[in-house]
Amino acid sequence: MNVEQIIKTEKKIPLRSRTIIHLLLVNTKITEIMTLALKPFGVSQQQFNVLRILRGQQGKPANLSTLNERMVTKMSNTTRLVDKLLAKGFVNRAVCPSNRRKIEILITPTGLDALLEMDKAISNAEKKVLKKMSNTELEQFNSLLDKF
Amino acid sequence: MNVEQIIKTEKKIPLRSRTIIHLLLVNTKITEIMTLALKPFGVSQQQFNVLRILRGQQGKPANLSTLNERMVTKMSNTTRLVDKLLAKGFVNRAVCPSNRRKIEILITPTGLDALLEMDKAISNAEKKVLKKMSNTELEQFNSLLDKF
DNA sequence: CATTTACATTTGTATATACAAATTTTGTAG
DNA sequence: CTACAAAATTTGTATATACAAATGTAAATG
Repeated sequence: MNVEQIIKTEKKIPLRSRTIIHLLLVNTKITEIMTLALKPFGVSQQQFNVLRILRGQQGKPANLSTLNERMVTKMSNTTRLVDKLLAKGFVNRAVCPSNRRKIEILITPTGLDALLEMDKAISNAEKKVLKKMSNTELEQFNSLLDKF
Repeated sequence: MNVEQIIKTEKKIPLRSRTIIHLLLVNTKITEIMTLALKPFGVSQQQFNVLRILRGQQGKPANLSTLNERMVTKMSNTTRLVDKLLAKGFVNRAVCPSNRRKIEILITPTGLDALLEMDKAISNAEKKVLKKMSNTELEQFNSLLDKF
């Protein structure tokens, strides 16, 4: 990926600005690829993320604030996001009996099955995106990301 | 930035997945900070980006497809984005006399003045975001980003 | 020169996201 | 027990983004 070529500039970009732009460009590319990988399943990245969190609960229901806490990209509207998953039959929703303010959300067997397929697609997409990077480089990259 | 802590998981995340998540988290953080920096000026990151492209034209007008080509994050609706800048008096818009399909967009003196202020705010935000990184690390980071 | 094809922009529509206000339920202080 | 504050979710609204179709203009073709 050549930054200057992509944004079609001949100017020398200051290192800090270039770094930020570079990162945004990479992020855009990754998002595009991931969105494409999930397209056959009709779910967004956020929805996929929520399904994974729910699976991680291992049978234990999660409420909306827990989901929101654990999401990679927080969005203000977990209610409507779960609506979508509910419509697809991937989750169940019920009022928590011990605290009726809370909503318990559980992944369904259908959701789990679909999620397994999505995992494969995402894993392939990840491999594709990171194909030029060695393990050492990945480690190095993660260390640098930690500095943000 | 500790990935596992932020998304509140105890599980070991595979290196590739972790890298992607890490990048998304950093991107979210940067976007938040940049959005905040631009808030006083009432422009979005995309609008700021367009203003910078227009300044780079040095008096030469740009048409919509040029803008779209050079934008860091392409969006399908440059028309409506320019509408916003027009409403703020930051740009002028006119039909190209030699080819009436094209629209010529120019940054106004008001736009240039405002842009100078935005530059300062963005530059500060960049410094803040990258404060833990040395020059060498920035170079190293850019090299790794090139592998995407 | 009429017709088709390509180009540049605009518009429509559906969905996504951000932010604030409203609703429902719970806990607590007097 | 009543009033009040806090918690958890929902709803409303404005704006952003993605994608497809429509519009207007120019160039190419026969």
